[in-house]
Amino acid sequence: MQEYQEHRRAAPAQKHRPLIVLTGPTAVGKTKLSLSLAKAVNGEIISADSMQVYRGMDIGTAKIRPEEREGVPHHLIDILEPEEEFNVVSFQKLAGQAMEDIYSRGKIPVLVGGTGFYIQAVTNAVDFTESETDTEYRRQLERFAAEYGAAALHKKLEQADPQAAAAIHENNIRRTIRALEFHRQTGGRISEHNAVQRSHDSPFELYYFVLTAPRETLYQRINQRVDEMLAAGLAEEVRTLRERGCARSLVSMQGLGYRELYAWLEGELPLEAAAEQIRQNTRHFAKRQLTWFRREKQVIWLDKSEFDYDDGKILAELCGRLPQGWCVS
RNA sequence: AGGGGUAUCUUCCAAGGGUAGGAUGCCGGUCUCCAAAACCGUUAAUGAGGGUUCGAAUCCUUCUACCCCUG
Repeated sequence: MQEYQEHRRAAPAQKHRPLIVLTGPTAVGKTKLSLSLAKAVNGEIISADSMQVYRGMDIGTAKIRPEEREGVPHHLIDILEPEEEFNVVSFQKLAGQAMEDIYSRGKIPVLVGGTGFYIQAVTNAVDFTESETDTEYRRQLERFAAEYGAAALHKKLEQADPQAAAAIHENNIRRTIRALEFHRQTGGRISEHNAVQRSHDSPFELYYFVLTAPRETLYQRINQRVDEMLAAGLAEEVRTLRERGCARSLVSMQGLGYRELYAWLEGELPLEAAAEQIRQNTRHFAKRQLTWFRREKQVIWLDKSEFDYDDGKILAELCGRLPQGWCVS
């Protein structure tokens, strides 16, 4: 094992193309820092954000406006209508294309965003297998679960893939369905597939930075940002989407802020209650993000409190961590 | 000042004198095709002091805090 790692390290690094990731919990300040980082390495930004891909969802996703981009090219923002589906596989494909594009210009891609799963799909080049999603089969299983219960559905998985069944809680219908779908499409077991995928290393010369801050600070920033979003007209943004016909069940309408205000527009709760839910759900989300990043290997944590919350100091640290020559300015 | 009422996890609500329980929050975790999603777990309380009783959140009593009514 030791030898193997030594060997890998000694292997020619030029085969691995450079990739920088800048992520962290929501509202920690990624966007602002990403601009100076991208400029420092003469890179281009690829948004790793499951919601910023949607046009017309600007306020609630804290999207950077074109005039704020300071000339840094941004990819994968505003590429879909809110009615369209989006998922990791699509993201992986599009991000891959954007990266080729950026490499062809001799520049470094900087993945910036808070969707850990999407980042992982790129940094680890996860193979999601060729097969397309089988919507029909998924619906069928959903109906089955609704009728006979989650436990009955889970029983099916025990037959097909006992390992996966052991790993997936029976209440987690969504993942149970995915495992069953995988089995039906490939005849194999997703548990084995995942184990293989987990084992391989990143094909990139990867620098994976996680920006963070003490929990209290983070929560304060979240609460404050939600208020700012509301003041900036988030409710109107959601109303517009709803009135143009966006259904509640859309993936885009599951976004933080959108879901809660949609419920408010439906008259299900008062505005202040919706606002409080947005704050709380966002705090929960930040916590889940941190849990995700803790699991990821080879991440470099940067706690803002250790740099006096000074982006200049943090940038200096970032450049210090990168190989010589990456930071050009 | 007098009269009445209420005190149980962060909060809300349970527990006919017999193992203090649930929801929520907090915290932690899972995750390889909806991931801003979906799901799981842990923790935590009888306001304080006396008394009755084999045994008290529960009955009695004093104190404290809060609420209501009267002046």
